[in-house]
Amino acid sequence: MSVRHAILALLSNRPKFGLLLQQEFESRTGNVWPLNVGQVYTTLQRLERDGLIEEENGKTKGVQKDYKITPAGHDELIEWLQTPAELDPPPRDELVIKMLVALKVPNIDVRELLQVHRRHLVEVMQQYTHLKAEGSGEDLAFALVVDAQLFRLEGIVRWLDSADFRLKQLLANNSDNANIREV
Amino acid sequence: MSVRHAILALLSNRPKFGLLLQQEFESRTGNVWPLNVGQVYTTLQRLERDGLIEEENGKTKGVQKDYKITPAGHDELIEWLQTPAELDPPPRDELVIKMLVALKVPNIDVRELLQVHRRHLVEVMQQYTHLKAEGSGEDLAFALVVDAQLFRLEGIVRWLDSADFRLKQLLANNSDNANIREV
DNA sequence: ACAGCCATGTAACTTGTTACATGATTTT
DNA sequence: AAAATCATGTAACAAGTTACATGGCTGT
Repeated sequence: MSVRHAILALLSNRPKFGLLLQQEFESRTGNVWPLNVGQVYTTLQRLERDGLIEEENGKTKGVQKDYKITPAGHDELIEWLQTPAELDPPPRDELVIKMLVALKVPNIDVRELLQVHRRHLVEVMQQYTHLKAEGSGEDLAFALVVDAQLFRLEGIVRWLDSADFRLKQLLANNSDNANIREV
Repeated sequence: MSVRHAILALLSNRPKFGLLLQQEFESRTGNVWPLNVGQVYTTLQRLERDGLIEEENGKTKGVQKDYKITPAGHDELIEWLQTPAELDPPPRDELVIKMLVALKVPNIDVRELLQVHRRHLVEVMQQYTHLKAEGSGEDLAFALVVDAQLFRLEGIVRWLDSADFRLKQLLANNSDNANIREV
């Protein structure tokens, strides 16, 4: 629910209209995550339906339709800001699932698959590192987003390495009795 | 699209029915990510609609309804396995968005907010570390999932630290002219 | 007047998700 | 036969997403 709450946050300042919210969302997040304008409008409708925002019938310029946050919306926002996302069942990790189920897929060399993903991740990390070095040192948002990507990707690469190690050991043990294949 | 493709992967082996797929999904992923049975059935319907699986009218026991993967489904599966998720717009990072928009929310101390999340993350990491130490050393899936969580959480903590550093510097500079508040 | 942007809106769709209903089989 | 469990199915919704339609405003 990132978009929904992000819009709420952008409205907490002062009333705003749809197109402006889209532009602010994108610039606020370093222009890394595009946001379709249509989604802004659907989200605004849903937020209004839920009583978290409401139209402001003030002196709106032209056809712009300003929305302002309600007290309920503010409560919701504060709670979202402080609530960690790592709750009871942790978020599903697609790559982990991919590797775990791949162990059941016939004719798949999971260790090779691991390396395919590792190579790609390292490549993407290099691109981000270049971006970071190139400058844009002014843009705090961009710097923070790139940092987050790099830390995240680094963690994934480390996991792939440790998973590869675990698989290597496991397959070494199982090679004794060659008929054991499924892990 | 983890669930959808995971089910495809579990079917690549041999035909299976819904309830079994649910159990296999959960055990395959170390019993960390629960999967509602209902979702299995809806997903099976959608997969069949898309021609990726089909019913097998074989000797099914009782009311069980086996599905088998089609050639198209197999192609789709192989592509999913090899396609990295870090594509063009990278996946939105909710925590990053949270922090970036929080900078615009009135009366929010973002550095304190950072610490709130950091404390929680460290706590969760300790729980996982305990789980890891306690045993379950037999269960490869569980070990891999816990590893992934730990690497991921560690990356987030590092990011929070670097973000805190960046904010500290920024606020120190801005404190010279005290009227600049919005970042 | 017309081209082009500003701005809103909406229909249609996907995946994920849950709660609930229903029937079949097995166990006691 | 009643209770428990196995197994399927479905209605309803959330959030995200896109492509497209529409109308207002601005500059030439």
